[in-house]
Amino acid sequence: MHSPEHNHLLDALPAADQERLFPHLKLVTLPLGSVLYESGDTQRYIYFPVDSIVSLLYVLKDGASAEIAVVGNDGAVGVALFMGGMTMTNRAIVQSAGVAYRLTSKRLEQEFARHGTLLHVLLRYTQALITQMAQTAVCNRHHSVDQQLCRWLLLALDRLKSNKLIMTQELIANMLGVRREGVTEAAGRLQRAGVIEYRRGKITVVDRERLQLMSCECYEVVRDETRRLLPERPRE
Amino acid sequence: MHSPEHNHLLDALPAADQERLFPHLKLVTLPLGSVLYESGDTQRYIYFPVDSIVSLLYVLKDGASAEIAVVGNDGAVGVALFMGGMTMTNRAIVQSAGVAYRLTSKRLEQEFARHGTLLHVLLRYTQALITQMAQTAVCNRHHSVDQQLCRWLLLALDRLKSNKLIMTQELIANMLGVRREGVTEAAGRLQRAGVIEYRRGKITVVDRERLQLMSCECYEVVRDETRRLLPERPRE
DNA sequence: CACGGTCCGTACGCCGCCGCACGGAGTGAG
DNA sequence: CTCACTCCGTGCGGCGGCGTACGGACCGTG
Repeated sequence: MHSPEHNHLLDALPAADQERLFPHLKLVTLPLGSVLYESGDTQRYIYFPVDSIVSLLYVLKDGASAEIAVVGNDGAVGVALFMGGMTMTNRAIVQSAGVAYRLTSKRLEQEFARHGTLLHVLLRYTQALITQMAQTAVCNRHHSVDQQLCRWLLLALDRLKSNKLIMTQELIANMLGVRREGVTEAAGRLQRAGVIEYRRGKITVVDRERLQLMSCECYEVVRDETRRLLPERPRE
Repeated sequence: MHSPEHNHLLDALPAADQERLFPHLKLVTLPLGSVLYESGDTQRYIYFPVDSIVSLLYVLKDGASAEIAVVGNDGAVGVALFMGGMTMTNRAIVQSAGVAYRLTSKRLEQEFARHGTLLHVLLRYTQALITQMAQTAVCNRHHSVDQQLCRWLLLALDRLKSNKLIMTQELIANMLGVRREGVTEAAGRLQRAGVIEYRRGKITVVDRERLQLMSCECYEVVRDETRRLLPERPRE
């Protein structure tokens, strides 16, 4: 059914590392909306999503929020564990339900101390994460809600098997850090343009190519840089 | 005159590491506006600023830009070298002239392979950098130009000895990713409020406390998190 | 001292997004 | 089937920041 190799980072490890590490991975289900860690929490696990998607969400004191990165089977949640900080100033919340493999911080530490491939893979992934955050920052500054909605849909789509996602406009608004009505209008335009269809929390992308054309450059930059840093192993 | 220990990261190393490393550091002067690396460039050095300040600037295809992080004697420029990516998607530009110590990528690699304190210090600093980028992203989304100008001035001030900075409103606008006129108006308000004084590219902060009050929470969050991750060694 | 260039002040129209409010449509539970 | 609730559509006033334009003030240089 599920296998650790469905996560790209775990898949990138040499066989010897996999044999040593995989027995310690625990498969957990991540229900929609569950919080993997809160700002300032000491994190206990690192998560390697398989078919789930996790948002790194920053919540301001007044309750306003903005997504700073999104993690799927291309990455891992909990980089603070090996960076040395143990906590982060953001929240990790499940955006799309699914499963993930998790590793205890202790076991991760041991594996890290070996200075093997896992370290290098995780560091490269962290750089990809940095790229995504930087791009989010500049995108928040310069691009319209319409463009950002396209970008966001593409990011989600790449991390799912299907072209359907379960997500209300209200939640998307929280992620993008804009009003719900703004998302309604942007999504309405996309629907009228025949790019997506949606209905009460279910969005279907029907014309991915045009979605990409209507998006800002930010999506492609992040995607290309992630591929550069972590090329997918060709599946035999 | 200058010493590597004026950079907090280098200062945090144990004596043995310093003795091994410091002979390989080269003191270089960084003139205002010089570019340490460009987006996509293979970086040759890692820089440890002493009294200079370097901006990590993202430049969009259409020329619009936004600062994603600022580095002074609290950090290092060129984290991609040890993250494994070798290049980044942004530009590193000198925002305040001064000097820095630099290390060749090769020497850094050798030092990194020892898995000593430098590795841990740089990883912790990278996490602080991530925090700063995340905060920048959410700040770009939710806070006014006035607040962001305050935050930006405080970030610069913390990395300088004096309360004066050489910086035109035009350049600040590039950093914040807003119009020059927007900065003019925000700075005018600050001047009328008696918080700063400025005149043709020279800004003097006269009431730092009030500047902090008028800033958004983003400044303090980043400052506190950086202190948590990299506490300054008490100078004997 | 005059001149050219940089830097800053101000003004105007415009647009995108915000905040608020309300209503309708779809959905699930009883 | 009905009711309560969630989710989405729409409208309106307001504002903050954008683009543009112009002019004045302050230098540094010759």
